[in-house]
Amino acid sequence: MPRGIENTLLAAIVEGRLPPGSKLSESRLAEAFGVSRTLIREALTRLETRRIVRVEARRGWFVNTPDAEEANQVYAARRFVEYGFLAKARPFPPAAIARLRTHIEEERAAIAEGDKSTLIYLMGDFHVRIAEASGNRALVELLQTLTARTILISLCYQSERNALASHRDHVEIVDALAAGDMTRAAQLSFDHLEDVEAGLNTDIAPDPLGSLRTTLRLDRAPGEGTKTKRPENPSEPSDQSEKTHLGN
Amino acid sequence: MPRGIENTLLAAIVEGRLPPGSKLSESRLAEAFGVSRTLIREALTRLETRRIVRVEARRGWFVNTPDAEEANQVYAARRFVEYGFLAKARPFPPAAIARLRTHIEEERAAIAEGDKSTLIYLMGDFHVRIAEASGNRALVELLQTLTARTILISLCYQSERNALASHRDHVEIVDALAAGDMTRAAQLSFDHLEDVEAGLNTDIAPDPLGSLRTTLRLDRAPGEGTKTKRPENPSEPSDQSEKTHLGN
DNA sequence: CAGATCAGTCTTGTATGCAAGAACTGCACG
DNA sequence: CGTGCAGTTCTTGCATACAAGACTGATCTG
Repeated sequence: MPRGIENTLLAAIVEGRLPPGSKLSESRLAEAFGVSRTLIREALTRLETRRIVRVEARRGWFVNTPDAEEANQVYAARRFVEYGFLAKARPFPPAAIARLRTHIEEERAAIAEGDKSTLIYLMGDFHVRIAEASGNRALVELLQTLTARTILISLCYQSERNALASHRDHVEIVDALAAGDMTRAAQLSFDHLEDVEAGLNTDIAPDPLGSLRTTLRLDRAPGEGTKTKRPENPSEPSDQSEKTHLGN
Repeated sequence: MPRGIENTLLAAIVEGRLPPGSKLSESRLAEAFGVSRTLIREALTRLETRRIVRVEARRGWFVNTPDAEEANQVYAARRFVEYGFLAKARPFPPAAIARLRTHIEEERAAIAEGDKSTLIYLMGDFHVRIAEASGNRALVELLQTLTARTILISLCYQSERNALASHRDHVEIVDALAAGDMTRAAQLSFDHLEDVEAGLNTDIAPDPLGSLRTTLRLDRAPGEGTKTKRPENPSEPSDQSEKTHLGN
């Protein structure tokens, strides 16, 4: 079950239900999952080694809020990994291409519906699916973590690039893969990630003055009681523009 | 302190003092480190998410013994990452080159002395140091884990390639980097890793029939008592040839 | 009213207790 | 001599207890 907790938390994070900066109270989570703090702690520890969450000594666990430097480095790492993979991998078999086309179709559908939560997940997962085509588990795990961190970044620095543009890039990449032109696919993927990163508002300053919001308790609705079952959400979901802006 | 335990264990593993398959008893480690099982468990959990160790339910923790498939995938992942990084990174500044040359010198010295333990560490660490030149922490962490896993592989499938050959490859790579020829450095690095992998004896069958050695208790010296303070070493260090054969 | 102080409450850090399962040991039996 | 079986011991899994730091809020003081 501890692995299940890790995955459940990760899913909530990458789908934006637990935004960057959210406090993750061990005891509340323990209550929510119906287990003791021990298992929660194990799951959080795992997520910490993947840099998805962060712990401040005796203060609490938080969904990681990558700073500008970390954002840079994670994007750079992703570019390197995906470029190297595509440039050096053998051409994808038709079955893999078919799976990617299915994914592209899912993206299209999600965009049409404007289902933001699904979109965030799908746009990030595209790159993981590409890795899955290789059948290389080590690579998939690598990209899963890297992609999750990327989503965190997108969530922090509201991307100016909308999902449609990313979707079009994805289509182009799959076309190149289908044509067996790995070199082109690699370069497209590299450029795509550069464009996405360039679209970030890195001057947004993630949670200015440390965790000011938490300090000011913007996490709790004004009249709400002190006992909330769900972990607190320091960043207001309401201030997100209706158009689905996100990376990947 | 839990982070210290993780690093201490990792160091012991990558330096070969805790060979693949070694059993890592929580209580013994707790005793050795002078802490409770809790902290040991946390360190082991961290190492497990990095695929350095593995846990079998209610049987115990073990230093991971990668099978042939995992070996393939980890090497492939490393090739992708390092190729992508070098092919797309900007040329290294002179200071970084200097540090790499220092490392090369350390390698040379270790080969001259035949200090096997140091050699294992250095030959693997070369690739980590290259990543360090980028100043990209995410990339460094990635390669640290990947390299550690590679060392495990080398330890399982006794490499036929000796350290000297790897050392020469490293020199060549640094020369290319010094010349600012990143494309060449990338390709050299890729080929180097392919050569190293090709030198593995993947037909050695890692610990045939599951953990036969453990079952047969080849880990304990015949007359030795049952209370050994150190974790058991299932693989005999004595059957290693005197010439330092290893990967990277 | 502004500021300091101190008790109360929350958080994680770490140790410990207990239970369940796996494996080993020795014995009895065919 | 091999084989099955039970008792014992060792292992991890998970819950819980307790300690100590950090924050909150009220009260007291100038």
